[in-house]
Amino acid sequence: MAEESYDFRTAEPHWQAAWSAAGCFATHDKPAGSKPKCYVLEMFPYPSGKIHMGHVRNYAIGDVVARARRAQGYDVLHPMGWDAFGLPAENAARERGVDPAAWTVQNIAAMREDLKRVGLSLDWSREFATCDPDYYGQQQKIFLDFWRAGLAYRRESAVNWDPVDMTVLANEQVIDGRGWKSGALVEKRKLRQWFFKITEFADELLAGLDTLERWPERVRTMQRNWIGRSEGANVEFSLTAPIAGHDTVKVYTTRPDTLFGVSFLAIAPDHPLALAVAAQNDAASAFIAECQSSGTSEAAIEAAEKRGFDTGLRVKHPFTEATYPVWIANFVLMDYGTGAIFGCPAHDQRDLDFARKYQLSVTAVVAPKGAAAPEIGDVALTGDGVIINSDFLTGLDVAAAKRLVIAKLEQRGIGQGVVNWRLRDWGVSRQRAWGCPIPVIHCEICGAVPVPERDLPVRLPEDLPFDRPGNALDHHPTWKYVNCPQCGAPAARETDTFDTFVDSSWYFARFCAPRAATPTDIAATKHWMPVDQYIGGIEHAILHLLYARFFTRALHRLGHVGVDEPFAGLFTQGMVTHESYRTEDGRWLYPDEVTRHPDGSATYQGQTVIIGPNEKMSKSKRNTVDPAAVIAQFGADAARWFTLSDNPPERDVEWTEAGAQGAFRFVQRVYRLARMIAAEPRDLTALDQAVGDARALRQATHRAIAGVSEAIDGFAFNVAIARLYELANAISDSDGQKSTGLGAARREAMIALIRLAAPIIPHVTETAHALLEPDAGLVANLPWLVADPDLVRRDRVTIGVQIMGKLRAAIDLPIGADAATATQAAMAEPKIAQALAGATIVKTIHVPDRIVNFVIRS
RNA sequence: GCGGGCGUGGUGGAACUGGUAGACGCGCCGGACUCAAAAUCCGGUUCUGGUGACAGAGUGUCGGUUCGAUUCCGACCGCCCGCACCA
Repeated sequence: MAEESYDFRTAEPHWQAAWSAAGCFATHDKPAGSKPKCYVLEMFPYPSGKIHMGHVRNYAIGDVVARARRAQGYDVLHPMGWDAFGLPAENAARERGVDPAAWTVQNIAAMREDLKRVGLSLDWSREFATCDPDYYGQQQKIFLDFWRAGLAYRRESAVNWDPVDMTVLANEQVIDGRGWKSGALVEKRKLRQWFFKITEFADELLAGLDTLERWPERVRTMQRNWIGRSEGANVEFSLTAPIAGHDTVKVYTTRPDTLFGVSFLAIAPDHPLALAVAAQNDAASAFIAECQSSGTSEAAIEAAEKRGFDTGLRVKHPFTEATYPVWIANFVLMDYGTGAIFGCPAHDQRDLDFARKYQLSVTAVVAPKGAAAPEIGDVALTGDGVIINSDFLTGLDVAAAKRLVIAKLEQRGIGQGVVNWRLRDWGVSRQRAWGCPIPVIHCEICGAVPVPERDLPVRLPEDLPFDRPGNALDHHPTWKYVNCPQCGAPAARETDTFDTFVDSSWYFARFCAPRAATPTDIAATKHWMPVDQYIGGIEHAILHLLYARFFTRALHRLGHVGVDEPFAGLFTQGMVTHESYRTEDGRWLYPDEVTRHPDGSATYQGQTVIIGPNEKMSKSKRNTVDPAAVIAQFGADAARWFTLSDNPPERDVEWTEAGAQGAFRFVQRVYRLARMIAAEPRDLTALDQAVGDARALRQATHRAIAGVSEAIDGFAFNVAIARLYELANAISDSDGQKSTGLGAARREAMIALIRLAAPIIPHVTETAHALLEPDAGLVANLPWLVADPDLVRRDRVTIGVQIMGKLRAAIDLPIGADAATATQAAMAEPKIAQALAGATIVKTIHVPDRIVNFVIRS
């Protein structure tokens, strides 16, 4: 009957309007009242134009946390905004001639509508986009502060250059070393670019990880490895014959103890010495040019075949008379250490591979403890051991040898112990038009001059010319031509814009006071920061999170915020995946174009469809499911319920139609149960008078309260949902039971189900609650339920009985039964008694409330 | 290549700090209601053998520690994420 079913199509907009009218989720910049604060933030989205299932999942997770914290008595800040600069808008402008600003604004409007239909507990009054001049103008102020403080500087750095399109490519636009559009081999080209001095904070960023107790351990490990603190030594090798003013080569090594195992030196292709060699050697020059064509990404360089070029130069060993060749190698990076290494093939796998390839000598200088000098085959010996064949180091262990060799090098003035970092300064210049302009004016007389604050923001022009490749901002006919603010001479604006990671490195601080006339309102950030719970994809484990941590420390130093760490708690969720489908001729198909058959096969208009594996939803493979369509069909509650119910949120989830239907059925069931109970005559029995089945139901209710609360606190939403199903099943099972107080217990259980489920399915629970408690107001404003420990506690437990670790029986015991009681009960079991007869009990293991195990000998 | 993670029934997954593996959902099978279907409700569902209240096997593979391992250790296989220009 239609009147009995829950109509989400009218209920969802109704409750969304009711929350908005009641101002449930609005917050203040400053402390209001005595509630503790809680800042819940999900990574803000790029406005692609449509929300996808990953967004629904991300924001559903955050919304459960935000709603639960609100109910638990916190003043919750839960804002939303847009990471609105970036390449897609520029690509759209080039491909379709649209204005990137208009395109972005349109996308934001569409996504905002989609998001609002999800029913999130957001404070929309704080919304902003990073492409708002108000926001990026404040960002320009921050940059000028950084510059003044010595945290921003300019130097040369390589970019991927597409020689056909005459444009700089992002790493993702380089495919197998070629430009994605032109197909031309990509070159490395040096440009003068802006950098942020993140390395100045390297030790702080490393040490700070230890304080982030509510971060996943794996993210902290990844950041630790990324920062990559290493202790080693710089060692100077003198050239046997100077070249172009160079008479030494300085190498960095983490294994100075293996100095006597050296077999060659290797330098980066862009090392000054390599360039000096190339100037007089065409073959060297050609080799370097080849190395330049690999693209700048580390993955590309590392995956490439290790290759080298013998320069013919030789260096002398610092402690012996021996000399060694100097090679140029494509795997040595100029930016790490000194851009030069010494190769010790016996104890470094990459050096060994290189030595075998080019038939270089291999000398073992470390022997495993208690073993003779090792034979080196194709596997390097990288473990600890005792130094051999190494003059004054012979006989020492690795650590002692490191200390001694460093001391000797320092004594002779040809080396020193150094701490080195893998972390490099952050290059923030991008040759893109759709980004935040870097507020600098280049004057021939004064050099790089900051744009005066009164002239901020430096706005993007509204008529960017995308009719040719390259940086549209640079091509604009008038924008860059200005006079120098210092001397008044004709000058030109910087036409590079900021990396979009800059935009997302401080937006969380801006949310605390989004309309402030300064980048942040220090009082507001002191109140709200740090973010108590940050939620986003694991793909941001390193870069975004590290940049944001750096920014926060820098902003703290400059007085813009009051904390060092931006995110006290971090949760990283998995992706939403779906099967992909393609026709036999290789065309990708959308899921709703495909007809699935009971035997598992699929067809499209009668043709056979090839079913691909579960993969991250992506437009190119068309394996996307449009949340707007799902919400239209099943409602926002069902969509939220399903994305959280199926598996742990940190893992990938596969979207299935069946799962969505299951979620829809549960939403309907909550409503049906509420109607049923609302229709029952009111049972006025006091709850503590409930006995028998009624008391059992009350126990189920309070165990659900405890279980759901614990699961939500631990981000185990799938477990919370399993507990809610159990409670719903308990309510159904109590139908027709008769004990005293049952009616009251059923009502209590139903209200608990509603209020515990409310953070996940906020709309239907409002409707259901209004049926039962019409005068109680919005569930969104009610406090969280607290379990009665007397009802949660169990008084009996069933434990296993094992013989030799194999389960043979189960016994029922009072909670906390002692060893004697448990053992006696176990031995009374016929099967156990039988097994023990004629055997000697060697040992009895009793773990209270868990297990009894007999170790026997027969 | 380097760094990080994941792997449990037909399926998504649960299992407290090493203690009865498979909670809960989906699917499937059977039943009730219905003229019928949908919806809903009830029961069953790890595998193998057996009529059975029984026996054996079982958490990617191989091995180890332990009275006892999904959980801890080692090697391997497969999949996923990241790589700002790794010593």
